[in-house]
Amino acid sequence: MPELPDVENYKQYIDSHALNQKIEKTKVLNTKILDNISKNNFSKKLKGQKFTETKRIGKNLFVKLSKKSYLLLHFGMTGQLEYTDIDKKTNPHTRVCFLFDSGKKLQFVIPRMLGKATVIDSIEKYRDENKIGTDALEISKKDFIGTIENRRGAVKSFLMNQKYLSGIGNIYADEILFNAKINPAEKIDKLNKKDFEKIYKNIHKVLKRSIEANADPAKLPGTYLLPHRGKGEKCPRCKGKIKTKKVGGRTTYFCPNCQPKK
DNA sequence: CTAGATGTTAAGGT
DNA sequence: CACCTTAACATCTA
Repeated sequence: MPELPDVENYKQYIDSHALNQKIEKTKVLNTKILDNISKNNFSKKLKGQKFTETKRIGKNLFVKLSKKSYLLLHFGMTGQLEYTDIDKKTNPHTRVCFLFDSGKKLQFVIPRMLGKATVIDSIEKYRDENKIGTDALEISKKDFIGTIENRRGAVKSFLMNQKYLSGIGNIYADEILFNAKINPAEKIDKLNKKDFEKIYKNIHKVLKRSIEANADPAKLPGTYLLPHRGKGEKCPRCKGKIKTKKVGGRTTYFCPNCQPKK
């Protein structure tokens, strides 16, 4: 479930397991997820290197290699990492596998293939080319408001647009707007400064709390929407019915009573 | 069997 | 011309 909290979780996973081990071999089991790089070139750039540190921007994870380059991982909708013994049977959906000299391996598993891996020289250049906006936890209140007040369309669509603010996807956009008591389909031009401030505050509250919960909705407080994200569930606040609706092409869960339209 | 699923993006519209 | 919306992508599961 890779939105910002999930990717942060994978960052910590690499930090605590996969750093500073020499990569003996990189297996590319499916080239479709390689972005702008050939299988051979990808493997060659990783051979003999170590992961030295990690940096996350939005849903993108940059893993620094011992030389001046980075491995970029994007998890798409279904990506995961699995760090295991080298002998352990490879997951059928593993697309790339890094074999370490420590006897361990790191598998990049993506069942639905929407995700990518590549090696890049500059994070700044990659950000520029791929239009990755400021991380949702890094943006200042001033910049957030300065950006949102000039946008149009549904407020949820804005939150999910990685160009302006990166890291928020379908699920957490719903959670943030539920906490802010704002209707996901509300047009931005109907909102005022107070609303923007409320959204900003709840972006931080929800994302930080979700990182603490290891991006596991079941570990979130019962007052959150995520544990009740299902058909016919009750709103934890007013006990009314949670409704669904398409906003920006994605299924949206919200409480019409707590999040009324203006 | 069909519909929908956490993300991104090309293509078309405003 | 920059922004906004929608459909399509590959595969699995309810």
